[in-house]
Amino acid sequence: MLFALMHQMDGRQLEMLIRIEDDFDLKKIADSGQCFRVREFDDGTFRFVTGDNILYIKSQPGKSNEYEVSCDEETWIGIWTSYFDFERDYSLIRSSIPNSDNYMLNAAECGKGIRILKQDPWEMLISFIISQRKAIPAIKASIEMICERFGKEIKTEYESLYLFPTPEEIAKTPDFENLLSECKLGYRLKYIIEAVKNVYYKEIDLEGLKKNDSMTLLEAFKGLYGVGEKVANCIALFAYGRCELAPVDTWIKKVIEGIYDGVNPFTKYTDSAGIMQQYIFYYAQTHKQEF
DNA sequence: CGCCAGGCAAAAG
DNA sequence: CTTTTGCATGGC
Repeated sequence: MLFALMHQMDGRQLEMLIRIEDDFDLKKIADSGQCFRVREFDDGTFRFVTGDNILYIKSQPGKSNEYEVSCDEETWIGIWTSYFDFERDYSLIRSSIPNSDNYMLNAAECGKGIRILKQDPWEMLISFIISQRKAIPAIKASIEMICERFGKEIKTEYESLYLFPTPEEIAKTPDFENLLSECKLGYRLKYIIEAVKNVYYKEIDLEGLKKNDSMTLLEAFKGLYGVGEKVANCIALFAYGRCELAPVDTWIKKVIEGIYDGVNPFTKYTDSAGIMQQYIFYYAQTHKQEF
């Protein structure tokens, strides 16, 4: 067990205390480039959303592996354990990196605490179509504009926020193409409109694909307009938990060429290639001056 | 002004 | 089949 439930707290919105035994760093996860709607509050509380589930989570001062969370035990076990990938032992995975791969060892030490989030497939499809040739702050801005225009508004004790809209919520909005065109999507607008229709009219079954092998999964997404090799890999990794896949983007390309002499280092990390990829992506993001 | 950002489809070779 | 080109927008 990589986490332990502790006592219920009485009469507060953060109602449960938990201990997390494995690698877990909220700030690094939020900055890891896989999620675009995590919010950090001034007091160090982080907010995550998936579907219509909202979690507020805060590290306990002085006790680095204890966290206050806003959900009950059932929701933690049913939703967030899977979301944060707590069935996987990241500490063990890091220890599997051989001494011969010094760059990977450094990247993993730097990115220690990152986890591969199991996010909503529909949200990942739209988010990573938007991501192509866009800076991360601009990706976040576009996604937020979509949520504001089509998503359900939720008021919590902390804030008011919009959920990521379902395909139905977008497709059933009269003249939804025009509202989407306000979201700074640029040339990706036509890809997003097609993706809404593809999912709404069930030309692709995002739930059903969970039972398919990764190759079939990739091919299904690459068949969509605006989804190529890289975006398909991101969806498979960040929505379907396919950790054997390592998306190759411009940053990873630079590392493969500059550090690994053109040889992809991820393929030898059979079942954890995607985790290694995230360590290196995070390492590159936080050491931009070295490129 | 130029250059690039978690790439891709379409055109050209 | 492989390589090149155009693409919206914003930040630096």
